[in-house]
Amino acid sequence: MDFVNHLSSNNIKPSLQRIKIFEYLYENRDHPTVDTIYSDLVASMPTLSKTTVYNTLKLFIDNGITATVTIEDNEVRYDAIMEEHAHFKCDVCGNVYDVEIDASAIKFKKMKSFQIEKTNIYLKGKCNKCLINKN
Amino acid sequence: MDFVNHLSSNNIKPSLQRIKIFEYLYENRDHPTVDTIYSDLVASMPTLSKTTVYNTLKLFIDNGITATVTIEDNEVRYDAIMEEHAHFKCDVCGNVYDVEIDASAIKFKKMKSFQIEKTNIYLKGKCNKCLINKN
DNA sequence: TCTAAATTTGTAATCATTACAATTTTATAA
DNA sequence: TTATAAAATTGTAATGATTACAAATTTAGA
Repeated sequence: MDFVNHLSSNNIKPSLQRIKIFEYLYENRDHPTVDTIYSDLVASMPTLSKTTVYNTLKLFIDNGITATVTIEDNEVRYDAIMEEHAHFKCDVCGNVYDVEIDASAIKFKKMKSFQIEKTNIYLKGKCNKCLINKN
Repeated sequence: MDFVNHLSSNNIKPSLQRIKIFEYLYENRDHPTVDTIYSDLVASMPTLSKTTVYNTLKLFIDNGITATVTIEDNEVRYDAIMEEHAHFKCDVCGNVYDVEIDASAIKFKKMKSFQIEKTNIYLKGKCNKCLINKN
């Protein structure tokens, strides 16, 4: 993945901060929060500001290369994978997993006259690891 | 719908505030926010506190008679309809509609070992009215 | 190099939610 | 009925995430 080109081709000028933030999102696919992104990146970029993280993520979202994941009411997570997929959060370990899905197969009743532009599917339960480890 | 009995049978002592808040939720199926609930109810209950609305909704959720609808990152809405359904938000008029769905028909790949306990489906797009009214 | 525009940064403001203690109401027993 | 304890409600203050905004820095072009 050529991050510089990916940003440029989506009308985002590839500054160092933007490259690093996108790279982080793309490589850490655990749907991090703003705090996590900031905490992890500030180690290698001491002057980084949390405001920049907020600004940059908003820019990414407006330009369609990042999406929010709001599987819990009280935390917004971010995701650089734009291919259609659902999210599963384990209520034991708290991890958020990507789930492959064919959303076009979903049958919505009485919705013929509505124009669906975006579908978000959030699942909760227990993941494989936590089911095995339970006492 | 016998609200008093509904609360009682779910281990919630039916105080006036609780009855009124649940009644409001049940009859106003537009998935109101805390502010809307409070603003509308305080007219007929002048001593109502917003803290009570928060406390009561949390109590309802803990006892399984209310669910949150977080179709937008920045607003939590509430819903007293617990039967399985999806939510559709029109990005023109902002209304949130209930959508019938058979979630059991969704095929999740590579999820055999995960135990799904809850499914939330959020749709966005343009509703019938706004499609007709567009200039 | 100079200048303007864009980007980043830090601080202050905002707003939803929660914590908490005081007050009020309800339930129970004497 | 009255006294007492428990539960519920309330108002205020605290918290924490996000946004607004202006200053500082960096970048790009002449």
